[in-house]
Amino acid sequence: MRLVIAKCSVDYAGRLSAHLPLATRLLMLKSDGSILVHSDGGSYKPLNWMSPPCSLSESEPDEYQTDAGVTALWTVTHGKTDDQLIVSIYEVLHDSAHELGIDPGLIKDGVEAHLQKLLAEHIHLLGDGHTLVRREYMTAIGPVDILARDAAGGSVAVELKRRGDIDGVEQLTRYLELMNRDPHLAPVAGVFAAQEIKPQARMLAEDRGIRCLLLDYDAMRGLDDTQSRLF
Amino acid sequence: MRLVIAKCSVDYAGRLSAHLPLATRLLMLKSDGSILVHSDGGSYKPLNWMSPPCSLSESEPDEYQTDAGVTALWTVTHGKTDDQLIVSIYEVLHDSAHELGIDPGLIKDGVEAHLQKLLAEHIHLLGDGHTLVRREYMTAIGPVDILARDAAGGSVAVELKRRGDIDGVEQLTRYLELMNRDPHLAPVAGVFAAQEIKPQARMLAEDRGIRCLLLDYDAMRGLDDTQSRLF
DNA sequence: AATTAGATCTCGACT
DNA sequence: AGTCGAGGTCTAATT
Repeated sequence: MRLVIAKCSVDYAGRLSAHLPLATRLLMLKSDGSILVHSDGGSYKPLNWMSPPCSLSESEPDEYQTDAGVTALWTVTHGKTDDQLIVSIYEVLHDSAHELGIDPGLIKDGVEAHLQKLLAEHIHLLGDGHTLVRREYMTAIGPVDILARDAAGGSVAVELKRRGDIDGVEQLTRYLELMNRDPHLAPVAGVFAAQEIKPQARMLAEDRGIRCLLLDYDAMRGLDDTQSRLF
Repeated sequence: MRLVIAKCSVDYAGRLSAHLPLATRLLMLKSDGSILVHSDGGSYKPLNWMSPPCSLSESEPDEYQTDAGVTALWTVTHGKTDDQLIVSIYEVLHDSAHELGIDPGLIKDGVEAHLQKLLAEHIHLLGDGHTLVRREYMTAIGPVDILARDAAGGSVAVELKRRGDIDGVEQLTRYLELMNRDPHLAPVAGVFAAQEIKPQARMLAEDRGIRCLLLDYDAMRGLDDTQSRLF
């Protein structure tokens, strides 16, 4: 990655035409040939950019441009579309190159896994008097997300989804059919819990006597201690 | 703006939890307190970031972190939400600060203006034998985008929009009513031209005898010479 | 100020 | 490979 701080103007011609007047900016040149033009503010979106695949070529300014103070021209052309980004360099204030290597990439904690952990820790969200039996309760056809007992001692099987869709209801239905054949567990009530439940899924669930539970992820995170999840 | 190349790991806790394993990355610290974490690839979106308003504070790593090789901790907290971004610095490979000043900002050429220019230059898109009378043809109630003549010599008034909506049709209707009272122009045919025409607008236009013309912006740009618009 | 719709969207998941 | 949906979206225009 090459970092250049320069007084420059930028012209882009692609799906739209855009122009950046002369100012001091950061030019970030990534090793795949792409370029980002950043100012010292705004959010993460650059003022202008060219996405890979693309290639950069440097050329001499013509006489008119030289007279205007341009010392170099960078032309970045996109590989597939014929989009062009032209950076007119007036003065380079900083120029450094760095070897970064490929990035291992972002690890997003699965929201479903997190929801399961939070709901298990705050099992009362299922209703007063509920107690946790265990997470990932194993059955012959796969693990049930959460198995609990209600105040009366009856079994409760919970299927957790970030977005509650038809197939989540079908999945829970299969578990319930199986578990209700087990005399140690039966009768087993079903709870379909999700951050968002599609109307069709809610219809199907309620038609089958499965309770729907909307989870407020933000509120549940609030129950948790923020710091504890950082390290 | 401060640019730091460092071996670091990053933890974010906000609407989601995310973690970046130890690697060498660019940390861009903007003067408004915001921070972007970039790798040497991908497109313009950073691996991780914190948007303004936010503030950065540096702290000492604890004993366990020191043993793991952490030399500094940067904690960036958002002003309104309680989102947190924690950068664990292991080794700083580059560190430089630069004064950029405020940016004059991007100038986007209006698409409608561009469409008007392109359609005027390629007036045959209205139909064979059409000739341009003029752009921004002035009437008592405002300028008509394009006035042309068809092969038979009849007047054609064109209303241009990026997205064709009901009110665009209403606008053109008012022009047509007025212009058709002018014996030098009448009869005046109407053309409603847009990149995208809403079904309701199309219905209304056709009901009033106004022809709808879908414009392919990309194709029209292709008719133009790309280079000519850059300088 | 709040809402809405578009984006040179980007990014991942699924078909 | 294309398509679809969501985003820590961001951004500008409109109500």
